Amino acid sequence: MPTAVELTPTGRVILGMVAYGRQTGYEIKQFVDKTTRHFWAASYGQIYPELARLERQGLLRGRPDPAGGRQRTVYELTDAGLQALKGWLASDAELVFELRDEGMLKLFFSDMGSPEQRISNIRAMRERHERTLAQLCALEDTSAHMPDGPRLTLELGIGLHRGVIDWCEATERMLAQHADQQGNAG
Amino acid sequence: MPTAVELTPTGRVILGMVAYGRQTGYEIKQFVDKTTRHFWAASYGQIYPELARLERQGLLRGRPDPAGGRQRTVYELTDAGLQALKGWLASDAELVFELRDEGMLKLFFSDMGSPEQRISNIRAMRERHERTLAQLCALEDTSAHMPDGPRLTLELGIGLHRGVIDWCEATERMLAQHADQQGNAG
DNA sequence: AAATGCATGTAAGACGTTACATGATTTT
DNA sequence: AAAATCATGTAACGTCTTACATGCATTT
Repeated sequence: MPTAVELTPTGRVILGMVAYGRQTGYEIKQFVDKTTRHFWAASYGQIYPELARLERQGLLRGRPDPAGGRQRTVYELTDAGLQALKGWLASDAELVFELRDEGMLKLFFSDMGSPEQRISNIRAMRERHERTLAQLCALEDTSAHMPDGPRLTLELGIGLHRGVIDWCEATERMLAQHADQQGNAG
Repeated sequence: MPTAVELTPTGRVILGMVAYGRQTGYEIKQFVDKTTRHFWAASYGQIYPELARLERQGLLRGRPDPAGGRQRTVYELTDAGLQALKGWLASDAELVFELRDEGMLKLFFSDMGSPEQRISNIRAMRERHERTLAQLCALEDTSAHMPDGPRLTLELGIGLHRGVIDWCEATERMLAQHADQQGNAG
């Protein structure tokens, strides 16, 4: 049994996307932006070099397939590529989980600002998550055509952002009330 | 009115931490790991060079203050540094929000694996979030001594991870039941 | 004719982690 | 005596974003 192939972070999403039928770098990018972007993004600057590398590794096979006079390379998984994908899905290595939330950081340091600023920061966080939620909900309408995996991540994403929005609403109310009491007392 | 100072991502957390009374790179790192790490991490490899840069920018003032024979540099905010921090807190620029969740990515592609793998992946996600939640809850016991900002982010973090855990539990149950029905029918 | 979409790619730079190196002090 | 903690720092590497460049096809 050969040593398991180590996939780079971007390699994982690309291999999966090819397995899900995306054939070109362009298609992969479109689909990533539509579906996984909220929890796993990828840019052209990563995708194209990584496609080439995965081909050199023997995990993908690329074939020129111009549409009209337009250059185009379609990719498919090799046997090794399918194995690598399944190996990653089956592995129990520690899962990457990284969150970087500037709204939370501002909230953390909000004691250095005014109470009004704290509230408006929470409002900005809420509006941000509301925009994301709207995008996810728009996607939900078409989720009947999606496989179970994508449907489940969409559900989880919606629940996640909804949870933050609820917390923001409740906290905005609480802080506003607190401010009222201060105001009335003074 | 001078142009607002542009803070690097790590610069923001450092300035805030110094404003909150952390005086050395070492102290900043300890406190980041204890408090903001779940939504904003920082490593020594970032902190020390950034401290030097912030000093060159005139936002921090460093002063050697050896404890015994042990080298030590304590930092404090300059007026410009306090202004830069407050400027950032007051700005309404788009908030950085980045999530990178390998568990969700695996779930997304879980149609390439078995139903059992999907369930065990969700279990792994849940266990991961349970570990984080435990750390946050341990912190909660001492939150009485914390300012409002840190207390609020702690609450939000707890709610966030609890939400994901709940979703995982419910989905694990649903998928297990689904598997049972398939099993009984066959 | 212009704008949008399809399609590929690179270069520069920003950002971050890991691993390593050093050495004093305090605790066990 | 050993281990843990305090304390600072760098070098190498991995990763990612942004901006740019190119050019054909389709839609307006």
